[in-house]
Amino acid sequence: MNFAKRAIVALKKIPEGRVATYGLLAASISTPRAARAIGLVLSKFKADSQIPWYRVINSKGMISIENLAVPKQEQARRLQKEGVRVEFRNGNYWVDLKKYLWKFKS
DNA sequence: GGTTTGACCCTAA
DNA sequence: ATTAGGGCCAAAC
Repeated sequence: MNFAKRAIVALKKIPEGRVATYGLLAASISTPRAARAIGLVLSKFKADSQIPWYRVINSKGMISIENLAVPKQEQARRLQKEGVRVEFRNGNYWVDLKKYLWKFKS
């Protein structure tokens, strides 16, 4: 299975109402330093995909999206819809990792 | 098959 | 506490 497919399998393991970071998701598929490559995979999804692409944020708890096809506002909305509290601050959306971060099984 | 490009992340100052 | 700089990896050219 190639990298992108493994990433998608891991993505589906993030439960509703929780988030993961790019780095931890990469680590969970045995490539701990491939955080940027995860972003590359996610960039291919459309907003209405079945895969929960929106449950991934950066290590600081910020929604990290510049893509024009899917505005960050849309990601914030999707998260809020399933119970994640999202705060708007300094032009960006923030999530409290202490509360919502999902830790993958070792 | 070398080079460039990011929805990243850690370190040092 | 904040931030610039550099390293990393997989895809797309």
